[in-house]
Amino acid sequence: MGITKLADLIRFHAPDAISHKEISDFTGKVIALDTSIVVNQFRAATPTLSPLTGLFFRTLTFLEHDIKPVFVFDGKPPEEKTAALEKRAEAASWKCPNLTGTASSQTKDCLHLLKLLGVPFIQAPGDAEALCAQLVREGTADAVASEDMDTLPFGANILIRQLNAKRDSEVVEYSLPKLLEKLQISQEEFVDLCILLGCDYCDKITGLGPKKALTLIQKHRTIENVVLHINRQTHPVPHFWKYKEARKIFLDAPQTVDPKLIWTEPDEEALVGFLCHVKYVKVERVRRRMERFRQTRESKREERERDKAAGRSRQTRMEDFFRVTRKREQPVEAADSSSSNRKRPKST
DNA sequence: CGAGTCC
DNA sequence: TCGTCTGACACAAGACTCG
DNA sequence: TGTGTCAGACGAA
Repeated sequence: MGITKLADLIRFHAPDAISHKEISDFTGKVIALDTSIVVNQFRAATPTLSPLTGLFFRTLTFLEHDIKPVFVFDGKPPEEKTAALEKRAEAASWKCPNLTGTASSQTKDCLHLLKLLGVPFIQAPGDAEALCAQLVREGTADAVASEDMDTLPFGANILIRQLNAKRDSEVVEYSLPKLLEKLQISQEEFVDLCILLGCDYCDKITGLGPKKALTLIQKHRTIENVVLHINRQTHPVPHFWKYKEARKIFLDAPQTVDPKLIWTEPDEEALVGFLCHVKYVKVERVRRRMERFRQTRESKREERERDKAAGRSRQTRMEDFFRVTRKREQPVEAADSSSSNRKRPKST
């Protein structure tokens, strides 16, 4: 999967690259999402029901916060990844969908749903994570939301985890520039570090964990030099180690036409027709959620109008304010300016 | 809020 | 001997609604 | 299916 040990490494060696926020801090931002990750989350959480409803609810929550999501779909995974995929598919008798490039019915349903929601989606040539990162690099998106850490070696400046629709969700933001500065390594060296930590694209050197790998990279800067300085007897290099290919996958940007992303109003009637008629979701649920969606949006719009009328003298950006005040451990009780507030003290 | 339900 | 890596294991993973 | 914790093994001072 992703580089699991990377999260621990960052937490320990570069905690300044991590900041805790909440959903409302991302108002107005364009967020790229790996669709397969999201759908798999819903499938894992509720195996008996369709992940479409989860996608429906969560996307509406994003839109309520004026977050502009763009969903990226996996293309054909690179050759190097098939080994990891086969190993994973072997454990679970679940078919790997996109080895052939044919879109599964699940994927088509997701595409249809997103179209009805008025949310743009992109087909990645290869790994969705790679394209998500590329969107951030070229400025098309502001951040990528994923549970998978390997968007960072792909070059996404900002990674957001735990971005869900829970009311009191703690969102975790990883800053790649801060991380590189703290670790005192370049992006290329960071990619080598991630390869040493263990990624999907090639083997790793057994016996080298996070601590040693970081130290070695900081000292010798490249995998080639690291290999020269370690004990080859105790830490044998894998046979036919394809680390160069893995490095290339991380560093080479996927070729893509820079897409025009357009968000339109959700088509409620079509959504009811699709979710309720075809997917047998309770009509009441969809209607009620759409009602809440419109209501939330209206109040936000009114709030914005009021702020605009109040003048620009108080135009200090909310996110900047939070960024300064928010500390790591204790989430600061935000300034409740007015109206609807569901903030709750943790202990009563 | 917590337990139950969604499909 | 300590620090570090590995492997085995338990566990939870979404979002809404009603009481 | 991934993640956190805890047992133990092994290499590095």
